[in-house]
Amino acid sequence: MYALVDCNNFYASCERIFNPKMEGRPVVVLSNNDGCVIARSEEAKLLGIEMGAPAFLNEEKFSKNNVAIFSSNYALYGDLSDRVMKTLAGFVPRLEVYSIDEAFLDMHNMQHYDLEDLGCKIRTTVKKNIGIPVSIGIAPTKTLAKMANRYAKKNKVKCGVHWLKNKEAISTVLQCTAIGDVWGVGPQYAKMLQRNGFKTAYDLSKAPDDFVRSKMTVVGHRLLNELRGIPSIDWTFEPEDKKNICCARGFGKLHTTKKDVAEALANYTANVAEKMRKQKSCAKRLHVFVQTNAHRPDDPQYFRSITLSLPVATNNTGMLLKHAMYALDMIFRPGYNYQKCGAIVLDLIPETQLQFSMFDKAENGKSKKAFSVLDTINKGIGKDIVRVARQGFERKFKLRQAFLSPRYTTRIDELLTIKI
DNA sequence: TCTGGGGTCCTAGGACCC
DNA sequence: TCTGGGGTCCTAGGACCC
Repeated sequence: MYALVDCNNFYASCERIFNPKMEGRPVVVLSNNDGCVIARSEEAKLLGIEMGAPAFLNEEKFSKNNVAIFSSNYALYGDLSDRVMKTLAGFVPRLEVYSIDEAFLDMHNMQHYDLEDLGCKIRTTVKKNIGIPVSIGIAPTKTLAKMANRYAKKNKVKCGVHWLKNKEAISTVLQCTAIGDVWGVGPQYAKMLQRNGFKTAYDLSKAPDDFVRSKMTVVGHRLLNELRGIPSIDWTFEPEDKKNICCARGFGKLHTTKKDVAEALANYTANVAEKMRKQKSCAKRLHVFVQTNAHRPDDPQYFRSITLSLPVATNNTGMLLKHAMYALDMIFRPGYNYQKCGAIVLDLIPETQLQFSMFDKAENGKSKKAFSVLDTINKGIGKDIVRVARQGFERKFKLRQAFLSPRYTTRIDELLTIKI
């Protein structure tokens, strides 16, 4: 048995913990640059505020309904997520942290428990210890656990826990899950399946194997087995090293000059370099892109990207900056309003597997040490005070974050103060 | 008219997830 | 004025090799 524990409206719930006045009030959390709605409390959902809705198109709805608005505060959400995961880990021998707000719990060999009771206990403990409400789905496969979880949320079942205990329970949930709401069925597959007469997860579970295999590849076939109760998706108990690392962001305002785009790109590149050093990897390739704002139809549009193969796999900021700037030289064209750029490092390999060609100097030990010191300092201060020159100091590309809450749990100077 | 048969590696693109 | 960011996996097709 697998249990999927999922935090309800996670980012909105995080903001609410430190603002008890928000209880009962609609809460939304916005994406970077305060662009889109990426989390909504139940009250906000009832107002018809859609996931991904542009904030500026909803201003009236926000003000009319006294909606509490927050910029995303990942330092806060990350820390609260860790606390939730630690609490969950106390209940089961093993768990897989699937995303910032979800974990699969290994419920095999737990026959001596009534799993529904156990679920309720988990839920109350997380609520009491951290203040985050969770829903729990329990089933013989990960996909069915996801589905049970969704069912628990949608139908507000007792204690937010739903256990697919037997064939009948599985069949019921399969029948009332629309095809597009199945984990692993996205918009494209949903359309294709509907065209072929499949309406519910139940229909899909009865589909011929070769049909699914040919239309949805081996991934779809795994899904089919999962729906039939045969576990086909492996556990990933230890988070694996990333194979790619990306840093790409829209600018707070449009840029026209290469200098401004270069400054942003330099910072994003430094960011991926630091993340690579953290997992002790080096990149074999670097991908850089620039683009204009596709939502401005009157602006001339431009998108271009380039992938460079690095002469030696590296995680050295200076080396990567050199190549990133070269890449920008190749793809930048003047005369456009640039809205976004990004740096992605690809084909990451462990530092220990570095291969040097006959003519390369080994990665200079001094520079390696310097960057490790830089990483430590920046981590301690909490922002990248120490930079290499190319990153600039103007930071014209910085994000808009008009509604940012304090980092209550990770910064001593942003602790909650209580007046008594 | 007929134009080998395997294999590997790489890349781009498409699907999905949160 | 303002429309997120960060990932994974799979497949088809081309280049290349023997």
